[in-house]
Amino acid sequence: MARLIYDQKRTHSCGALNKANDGEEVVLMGWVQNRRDHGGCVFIDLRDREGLTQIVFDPTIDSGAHEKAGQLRSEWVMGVRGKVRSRGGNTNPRLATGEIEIAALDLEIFSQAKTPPFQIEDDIDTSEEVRLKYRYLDLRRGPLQKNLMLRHKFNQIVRNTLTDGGFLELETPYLIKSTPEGARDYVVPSRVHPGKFFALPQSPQIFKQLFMVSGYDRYFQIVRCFRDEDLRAERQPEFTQVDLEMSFVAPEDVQDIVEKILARVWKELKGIEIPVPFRRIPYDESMDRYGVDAPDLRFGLELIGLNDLVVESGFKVFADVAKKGGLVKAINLKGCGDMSRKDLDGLTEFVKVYGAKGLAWVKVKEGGEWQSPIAKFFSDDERAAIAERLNLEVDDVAVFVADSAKVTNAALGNLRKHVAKERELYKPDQYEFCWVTDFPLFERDDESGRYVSAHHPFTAPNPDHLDALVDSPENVKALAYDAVLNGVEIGGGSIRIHDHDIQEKVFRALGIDETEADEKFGFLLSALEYGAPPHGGLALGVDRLIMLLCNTPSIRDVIAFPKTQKQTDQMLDAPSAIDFEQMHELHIKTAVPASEEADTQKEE
RNA sequence: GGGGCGGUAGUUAAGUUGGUUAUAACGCCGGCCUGUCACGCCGGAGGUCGCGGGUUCGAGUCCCGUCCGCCCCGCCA
Repeated sequence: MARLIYDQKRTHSCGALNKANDGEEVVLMGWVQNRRDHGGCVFIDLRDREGLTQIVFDPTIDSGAHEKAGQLRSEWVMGVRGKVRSRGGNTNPRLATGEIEIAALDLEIFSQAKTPPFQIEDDIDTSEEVRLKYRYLDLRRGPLQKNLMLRHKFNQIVRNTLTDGGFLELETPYLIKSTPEGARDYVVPSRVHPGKFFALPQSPQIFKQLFMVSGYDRYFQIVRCFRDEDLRAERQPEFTQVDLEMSFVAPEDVQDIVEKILARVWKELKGIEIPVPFRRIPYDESMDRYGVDAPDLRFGLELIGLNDLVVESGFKVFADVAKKGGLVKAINLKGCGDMSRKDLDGLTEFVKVYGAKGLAWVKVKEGGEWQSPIAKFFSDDERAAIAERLNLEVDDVAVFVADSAKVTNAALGNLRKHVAKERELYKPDQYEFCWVTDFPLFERDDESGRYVSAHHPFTAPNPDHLDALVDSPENVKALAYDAVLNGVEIGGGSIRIHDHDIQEKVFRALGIDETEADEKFGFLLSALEYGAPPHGGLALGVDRLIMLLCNTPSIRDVIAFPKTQKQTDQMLDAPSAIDFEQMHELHIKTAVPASEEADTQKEE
C-alpha cells in the first residue's frame, strides 16, 4: 500500500472539490469533523481550513479501509485516497462540497486525538476561559479561522497598496528606552547593565521620524506595540498597527493614502465601495455635536446645547451649571416615546457611569404636552424655546445632562451610541468613515493642572497658532487627525514638528525643561538640527479594523493568542515566576515576599 | 484603584424556604444499524458544586474571605 504524504501527495483541500471533479482520484488530508457509522457504510466529514468533504468507506469497495474507518473518532488526523463521485440526488446543499463525496480506497491514520474539551464547531457557547486555555483547539473552529484568514488578506492589501505607493517596509527595534510619558511601559531588565531596563515600544513613533530625517521617505511597518494598561473588549496589551510616515506632505497627503488602503480593503474583503475622500469633522464640532472625538455618523441623535435658554430659567440645576461655565445639553431621542419609566431609569444609571449626577427627561405627548419631572420648573415660553431648538414633536423623548463640559459630553455622547445600538438605528453592514481634524495640541491634566500633549509631544502645531504657544497653549490646534469608523477610532496621526526651535517651545509649554528634554529625546532634538524634512504620518489599529470587518465585539476573536482581561495567557500560564538564578543574573529583587512566590508556584 | 455579572459532570445549563442517592441536554464509552450529513435505536460511565473558613443536627443553597473569567469607569502621550 502506498504511503500517503511520502508516496502520494495531497491533491486538494477539503473545500475544493465539486461536480466537475467527478471520477477523479484524489488524496485529501485533514481532521475528522464527524463520524456516522451505519454498520454498512461509514461516513466521515473531513475538515481542513478550507472546508468539509464527505468521505464514504464502503465495505464493498475496500473492506480494509472500511474496517479501519470504524476506529476513527472526532479530531483524529487522517489522509485518504479515493474517487470523487457525484452524490446524485443525495446532495447536501449546506456544504460547499455537498454535490460530491469521496469513495475511499485507502485510509491512513496520522494521529489519534483525545476527546476535546469542547466541540470543534462554528457555534459553541463554551466559556472563553476554557477556549483560551485550549486556544489551539479554539483556533480550529471556523469563525476564528475565517477571522485570521481575513487578517492575512488585510495585511496583504496593506503591503501591496503601500508598496505600490512607493513605501518601504522597514523594521524598528523592540528593545528601546523607557519614557514616563503616555502609557505605562513594559520593561525588560538588562543582564549586562545591572539595574537598567529596556522598554518595549508603545509605538515606533520616534524611529519612523528618524527614518524621515535619514531620507527613507515613505516608510511603513505592520508592527506590534506594547502598552501596560488595563484591558477592554477592544484593547490588548500587545496590539498591531499599520505604522506609516511620509516626508514633504500635508495632512491630506497622509489621509489620501489611508483612504486608498481602506477603500481597497473594503472593496476586496467586503465587496463594498466606500466613498472617498472621507468627511472631515473638526474636533470642536465633533465634541459639540456628538460629545466624543470619535463620532458615529450612522445615525442622528445629535447633542444640542441649551446654556443660553436655561441660564435665566427657574430650574436652578440647569441655570447654575450654565452660570458656572458648565454645559447643559440635550438629545432628542426621536420617536422613542415608547420608552418606559424603567428604560429611562436605565439610561440614568448609564450616564452616572460617566460622572453625571442624573438625567432629566421629557416625553412629548399629544398637543406638545410635556410629561416630565422638570416641566414645572420652566415657563411656557422657556418650554417652547427648548422644544423648538430640539425640534420636539409628539412621541419624542428628550434627555438632558447638566454638568461640566467634560461630563456632559461624555455622558450624552456615550448615551447617544448606546441608544442607537439598543434601538438598532443602523444596519449591520453600514460603514461611515470620517476624519476628525484640528485636535487641540494640549490638554489640561486634571490632577497636576499642567498641560499635557493631547496626541504626543512631536505633533506639529497649526502654523497659524504659533504665537499662542507661549501665552495661551490651550488655544493651539494641532495638525493632528484621527480616522474614525462607526464611532471607533481606527487610526490617528499628525504632521510632526521638523523644526528644532518649535520642538523646544512645545517642550517648554509641556513643562519639560532643556535638561529633561535632552535626557529623554536628545537624539531626536539633535536629529532635527541636521536637516529634517517636513514629515507626517499615521498609525492604523489593525486589531480594531479586523474586528469591524469581522463584525465581532471582542478583540480576542481577531488575535490568534490573546491575553485575558487581567493580562494573563491562560494557555501558557504566563506571566510566571522565574527561578532565583535567573533573577539574580538580571539583578532583580522582587517586591513580593519570597514565601508568597513559593506559594504561587506550589499551586501550579 | 472602583462598579457590575458569572464559576455545579468533558461542555452548557437547572437546582425551590437549608433536608433522601445533585438533574437535563450535548459530548464520551459499548452494542445494533446499507445512504447518513444535528443520523437513528438500546445500554453505560462520568461530580473536590472554583478554593478556604464559618453558621447549622444538616450547606450547591446562608455568612466572611479569596482566586479565576467577562463587561464597564478610571487609565490607554
